Amino acid sequence: MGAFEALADPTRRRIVELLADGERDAGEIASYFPVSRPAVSRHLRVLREHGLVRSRGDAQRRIYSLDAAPLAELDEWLAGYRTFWSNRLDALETQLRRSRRQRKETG
Amino acid sequence: MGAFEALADPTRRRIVELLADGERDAGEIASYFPVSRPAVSRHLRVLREHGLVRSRGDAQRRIYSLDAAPLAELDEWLAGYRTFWSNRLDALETQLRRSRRQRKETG
DNA sequence: CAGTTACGTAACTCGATGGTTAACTACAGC
DNA sequence: GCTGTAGTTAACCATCGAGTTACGTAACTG
Repeated sequence: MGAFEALADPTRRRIVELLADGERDAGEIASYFPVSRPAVSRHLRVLREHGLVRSRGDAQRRIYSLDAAPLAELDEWLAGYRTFWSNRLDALETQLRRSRRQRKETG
Repeated sequence: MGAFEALADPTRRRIVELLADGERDAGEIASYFPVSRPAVSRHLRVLREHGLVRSRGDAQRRIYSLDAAPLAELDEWLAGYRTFWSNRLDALETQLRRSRRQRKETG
């Protein structure tokens, strides 16, 4: 559940939002933020270490793309709390989620 | 989206999980953790300040209960990323979630 | 090969955070 | 009105995290 830690920082959250739109090289990412490049570089490292982001090198550029797996895990955690703000429709959602998971386990 | 910050700490996450099962007084909460009472008290304060928890005083006891509103907000944020790990069932879920939201807005 | 471009790492500063113990507040019971 | 119990606040300390500047490294470009 380390995604929580990674996403606690607003800059990192915005990087994730940015990459949701499509992959970007480090320079472009940095250009969106008022902090220095090294700072962004470290944020990217944290995101990478938490599995939220992957980098593929192209010449001297580093192209970053989103890896949503940890977000899915987070979603699973949250699923346990949906009953707290749910109505009938949400109950159905839960049902669907459960069946999906089961199907995954079954093969 | 301050819930991320509050939930970055594992102890606070476990407190939330604990309260999902039902309300508890501060003493009982503290008994579940290896840290001192004041430490737990501060965690509870952080959770309170982030709206994740509410305290109702009963005599000299303070009874804490979960407030899942910030979790719902978090869920909304995550919803924007479900497409990244979704399949047909998830698409249906999203559809359901959308209709629920719309219904809430409409009346 | 020299220079420029694109990134990352290193070393450092500094405020935030989480932990502790000690002191304070509020209530119940004798 | 003391005494014990439940909990929070205060003061303090150590560590962590995010920011900065300076430097290192890899690749393209003339």
